[in-house]
Amino acid sequence: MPELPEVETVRRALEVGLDGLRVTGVDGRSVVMRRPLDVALIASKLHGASFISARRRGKFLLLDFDRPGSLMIHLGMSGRLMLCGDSEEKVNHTHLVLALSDGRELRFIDPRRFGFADWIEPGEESTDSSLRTLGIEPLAPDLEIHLPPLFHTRRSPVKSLLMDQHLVAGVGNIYAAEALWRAGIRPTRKGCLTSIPRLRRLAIVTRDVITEAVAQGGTTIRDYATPAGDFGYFAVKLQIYGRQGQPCTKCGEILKDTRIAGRTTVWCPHCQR
DNA sequence: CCAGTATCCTGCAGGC
DNA sequence: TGCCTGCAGGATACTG
Repeated sequence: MPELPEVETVRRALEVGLDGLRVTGVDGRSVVMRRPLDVALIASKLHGASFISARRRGKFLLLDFDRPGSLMIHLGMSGRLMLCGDSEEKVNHTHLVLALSDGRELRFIDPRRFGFADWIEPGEESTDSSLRTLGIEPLAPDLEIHLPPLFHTRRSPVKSLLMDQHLVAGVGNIYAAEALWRAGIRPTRKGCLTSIPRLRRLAIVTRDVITEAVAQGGTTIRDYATPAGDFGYFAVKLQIYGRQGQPCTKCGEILKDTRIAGRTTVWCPHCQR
């Protein structure tokens, strides 16, 4: 569920919430997730470690401590991080708990287990199969230089390309739909049949949408919340996602939906060509 | 290499 | 009320 703006909001919350804290204990049950969760390994690496910073690459979080290596976290579809008192009752599917020196806990919760928490050695950041192959950040100032040639040589629908983490790292189903609507491009249009100027336009509005969403703290549809429990307020600005059957806010035409690469895709038949 | 589909998993809404 | 189906902010293994 979380796309770049949600992950970035979580990252910022962790930078503040974990500032000056030390890990006093690690608890959880090793369970099969996207990657196997090895609680014992994480415990051996993090016990007594002081938090330094939180980084983000695409939808991946990297937490750094005062020792070599990083805790790498992906939230998948239903993953959440929660910063709360240690007496607060644990919700179902709490997989990993870091006890902190101020008496609070950082908890990793993920009912569907499409996410993961994994320990990355310093050298592995450039070799890890997920991190190594990530594409360009959508917030990059030169996105409109790199995206058009990348998309123009592919036969897939533009929406699939926009959501391909190996091309652009961080755009998911919500923001892909919003960006394509703003760019006036039909999501099913093949990359190779989209002109370079239109792809340049797509790059610019993609960065705009992501920037605005970050400023609003992301989008809460169902259960997304920051570690402190705050919601994202970009949902009120969504023009396309989840609005199939309702009128387009630009032209009044009824928005349609279809499936692209197994994902529900909403678009305006009049505005998007 | 490229493009498209199946699959992992739980929860919840809607239809009957 | 219960049972069934399909769908949900994602990534990747596999197929042709």
